[in-house]
Amino acid sequence: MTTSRRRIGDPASKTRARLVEAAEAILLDEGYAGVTSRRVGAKAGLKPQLIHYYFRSMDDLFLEVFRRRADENLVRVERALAADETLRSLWKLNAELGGVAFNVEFMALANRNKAIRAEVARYAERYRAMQLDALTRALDARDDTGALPPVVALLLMTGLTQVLSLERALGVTAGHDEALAFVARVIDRLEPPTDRS
Amino acid sequence: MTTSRRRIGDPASKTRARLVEAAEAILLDEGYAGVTSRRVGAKAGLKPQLIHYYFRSMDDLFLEVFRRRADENLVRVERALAADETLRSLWKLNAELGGVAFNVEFMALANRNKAIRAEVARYAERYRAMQLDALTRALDARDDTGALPPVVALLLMTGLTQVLSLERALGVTAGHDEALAFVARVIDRLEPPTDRS
DNA sequence: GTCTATACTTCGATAGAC
DNA sequence: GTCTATCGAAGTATAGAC
Repeated sequence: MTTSRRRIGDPASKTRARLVEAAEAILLDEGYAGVTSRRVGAKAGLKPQLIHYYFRSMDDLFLEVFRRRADENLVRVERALAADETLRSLWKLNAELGGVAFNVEFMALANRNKAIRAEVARYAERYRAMQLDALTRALDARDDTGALPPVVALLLMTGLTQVLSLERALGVTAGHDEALAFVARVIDRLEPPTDRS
Repeated sequence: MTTSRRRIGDPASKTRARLVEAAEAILLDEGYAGVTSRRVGAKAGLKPQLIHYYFRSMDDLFLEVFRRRADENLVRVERALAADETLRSLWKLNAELGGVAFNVEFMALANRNKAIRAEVARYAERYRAMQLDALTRALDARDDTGALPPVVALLLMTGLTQVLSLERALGVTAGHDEALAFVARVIDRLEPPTDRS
């Protein structure tokens, strides 16, 4: 039961990183089904066999693609929140967070791969916790949490930004402007704008 | 340029319906990449070649799978709303609407196939319009639309149910109970419960 | 309408030389 | 660490008999 005695390359390898990048690029504009060893190899300008040298399987490669982006994201958000922990920047952070295609592909992958599902869940929890922390502080400062608990506000916000991005990707934008205006209104009420032109 | 002179089978065929059902089943528990002519054939207990007799391509089959379910859904919702057009039933309808896997798979497919994207968008618009109609009436009756326009309420509701289902599929449920309680509270305020135990 | 037969492509993965 | 060579499985699609 030595579950494969194949040699596996150095995780810090530069070649490996190129493969992961190529895989992400293909994932984004062709979907996960387009991510094959041969195409990733071609995109990276490397032999497809190298993928099997650096990764035990294609699912392993997917896992790495996800981790890479997830880690970047967490760092980015953490930094942004450390610098400016307001409702306004919190919203902006979420609204900007494009990558709809990325999320959709990995939700699809999560539906059929245990390891990927676990990784996505772990990321979702960490991301959620970070945001909840910031949102709670931002709301506490306003003392306005009576009817709407921070967790619920966060879920509403997350849901809204997700629906807006998904629909935008489809070309459906009915009500989007109203929704954005509504959010701006709510934020302005809780955090009166100073003097931004 | 006679774009293929292949014979194509009767759209009303029972065999064809079986293929579509089999394809949906596979899509749901293995993802779209698992839907291949051979596997669909096997699942339906038919020869894989029949797929190419009834469908011009695999994408055509996907389109049919989507249409089938979308139509069923629209009819179901229309019926439910005709019978009971209240906030409470509107919410219940959305919260129940499982099929996360289905939606995710087709969003992924939409990202790389124009015909499917158009079909998904068309469905999203029709579904949205139906709900907006019902929600507007339900809210108008309460005269409580001051700060929150119906479209925005609908986007918030849609987003919330989507996030809740996606997270539940991942096993992440932090804040879900609070969110459900919040919604119940809002609805109870707008539509005081009569005497349901 | 369904079958057999088959052409052709692409896939993941491995072995072993260099 | 990267290469060549290759296996075997699986994919879409078509032609033509029945």
